[in-house]
Amino acid sequence: MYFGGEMRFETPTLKDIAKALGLSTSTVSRALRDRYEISEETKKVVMDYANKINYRANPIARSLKERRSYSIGIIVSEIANNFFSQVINGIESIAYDKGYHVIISQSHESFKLEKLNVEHLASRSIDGLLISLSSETKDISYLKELYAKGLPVVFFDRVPDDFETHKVIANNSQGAFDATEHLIHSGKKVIAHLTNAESLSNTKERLEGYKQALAAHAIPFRPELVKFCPHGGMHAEELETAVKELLPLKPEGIFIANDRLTTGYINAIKNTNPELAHQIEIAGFTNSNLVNLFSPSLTSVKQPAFEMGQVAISLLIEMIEARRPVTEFQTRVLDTEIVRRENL
Amino acid sequence: MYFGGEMRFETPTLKDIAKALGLSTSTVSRALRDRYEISEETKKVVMDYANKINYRANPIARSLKERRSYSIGIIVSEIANNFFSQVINGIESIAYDKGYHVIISQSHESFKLEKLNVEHLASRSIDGLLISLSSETKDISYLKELYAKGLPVVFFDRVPDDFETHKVIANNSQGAFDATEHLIHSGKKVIAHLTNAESLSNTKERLEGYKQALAAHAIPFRPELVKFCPHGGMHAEELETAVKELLPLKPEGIFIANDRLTTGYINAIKNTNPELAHQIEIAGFTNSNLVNLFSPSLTSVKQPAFEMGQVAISLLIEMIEARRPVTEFQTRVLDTEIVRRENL
DNA sequence: CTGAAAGCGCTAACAC
DNA sequence: GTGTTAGCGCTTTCAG
Repeated sequence: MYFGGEMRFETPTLKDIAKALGLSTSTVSRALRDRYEISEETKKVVMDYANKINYRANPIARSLKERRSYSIGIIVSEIANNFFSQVINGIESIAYDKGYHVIISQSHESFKLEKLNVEHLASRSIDGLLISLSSETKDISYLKELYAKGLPVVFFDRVPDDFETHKVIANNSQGAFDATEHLIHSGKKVIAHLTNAESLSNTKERLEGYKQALAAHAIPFRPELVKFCPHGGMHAEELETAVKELLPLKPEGIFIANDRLTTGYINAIKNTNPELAHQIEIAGFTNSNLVNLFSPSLTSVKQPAFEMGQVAISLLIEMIEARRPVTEFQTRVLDTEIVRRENL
Repeated sequence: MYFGGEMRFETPTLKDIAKALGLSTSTVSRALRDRYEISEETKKVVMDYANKINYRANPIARSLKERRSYSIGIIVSEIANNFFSQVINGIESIAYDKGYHVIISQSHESFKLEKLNVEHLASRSIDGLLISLSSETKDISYLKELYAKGLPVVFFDRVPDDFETHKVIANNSQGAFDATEHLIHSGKKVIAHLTNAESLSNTKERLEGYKQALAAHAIPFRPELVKFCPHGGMHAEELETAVKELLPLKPEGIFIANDRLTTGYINAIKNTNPELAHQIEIAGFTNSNLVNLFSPSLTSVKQPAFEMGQVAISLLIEMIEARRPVTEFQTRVLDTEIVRRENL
């Protein structure tokens, strides 16, 4: 049944069609792409024959010739994260229609892997890159180089501030404000904040929103209530340490900055201090569609992930297909949505 | 800053190196690949210069020439599913080391999308394909054609029975047996079974395990207690209908066959009959690492997803690199793991 | 040990 | 309208 081994497929080529029809390859090529120079009859003959033998243009050859691949690269920290998989779905929903294919790579929150993957993608002639930075990433010079060489890049979610290009983010400070204020409204005064690596753009924005909410309600900001996890909670220890340091401060509520940390926190507190799990009220960023199954329950801030993906890919395709250098860049900020849940 | 538009990158080529060093491209090519014919000194000169100018071979050109791409395609129903993202991580963990890159595509449980994506990947010269069938897929003739043309294919998780190649699956009947027996051991007699499309291999195997457990404890099998969801729970209605039909039968326990259905069921029951949510004991297949946060809690059967990915990619690479047609095929069955949780 | 030349499948001047 | 030709960047005979 399987005749693999050294043998590879033998797919028909332009030449085969040309030979069979007594035409030149260029005519066939043009006919297949419906160019105006070719007569209707020839087109019909060629198309029909191509269909008959189930001809498919070799995209590799086409890429080599045209110096573009009609594929775009995506880098996220991990696809197992609901936020990112929703973004990817948004990207795909548009990319397909526009004739682009999508290649997904994971950085697993590692700078090294991120760089490796980006460079691999770039060498595979992707036409553009959509990237959310890893929590380890501080040096983006490798991206700047590729960008300077002509690779269109659009950032989303975790964006650098010293890089002039399109960016797509959620309204993080607003989301954080809402979440923190929700805790305040339910009567909490000591509100902790558990968050990602300090260097990330969205960490800063969410911290800002947290501070603003405290300020708006005349609650003094206490830095010791803020705990950063440099690896975004990928390492269990950083989370455990954070929780261990937080508990003695007797927080009444906690605002958590992302998916992985939210679930990680609940896990940690249930394992170490189950009696506290239901006492410390939680509000957190998460795009999990399972939040309402959680116990303890939590108030969640959801990012418009699908739409973020759509906006990002649209901007990227615009850049790719621009006939002249792009000089005006946008930072699109999309609103988050808060779902308030009772503290059960 | 960004000089894109019509301009594309100018990456150094073999020719550039050759010209700069006064060598021929063939010598440079051989030197870079460390061939024995080339003298050590020439190699060194070439390597050093290549490093200096940060030369990267153009994989597109290489693919065109060698008729292979060192990339393998993966098709899963959705990456947002923990099981699949873990499988993908397992695949990547090996693929990278062996010099292969991985292209992920989602079928979203649609046969049409599955076929489209597979054919797209095939036309992009993937060297092999790893696939878990969509719940809609019944006709695999399109895969047989590609396979016959020489595309190595390894199935995992959801496998066809009339296709001779390597397959990697979990011990589904055992997992189902364990889950069902757990419910029996906690005193349940009326045990429902909520599962995926009837045509899928793992649906059949899990149903089998469920039946065996009932039989082993002299509980008669009642077909009306088994509900299939042809779209694997992608459509909310099919799940709601199933639950609605099940409840009048007063199940005391329910064995659920996959991730999406498990979470979907809990959602549905909480929304429609919250008082029942904690009465009907749940045991289900899931690879979510959040199960222990769920309320109601459930006993879970976990598949060795990461390992399944590793085994599958290893078998695939074996096929790809085989110097002669492969004639002996394996079906590897990996054990599941049950985590018993009290019904709270 | 190194070079010249052909060719992978396709597109695009440039002829006619 | 259609054909001829060159060439994208690489690997690989085949000569030397």
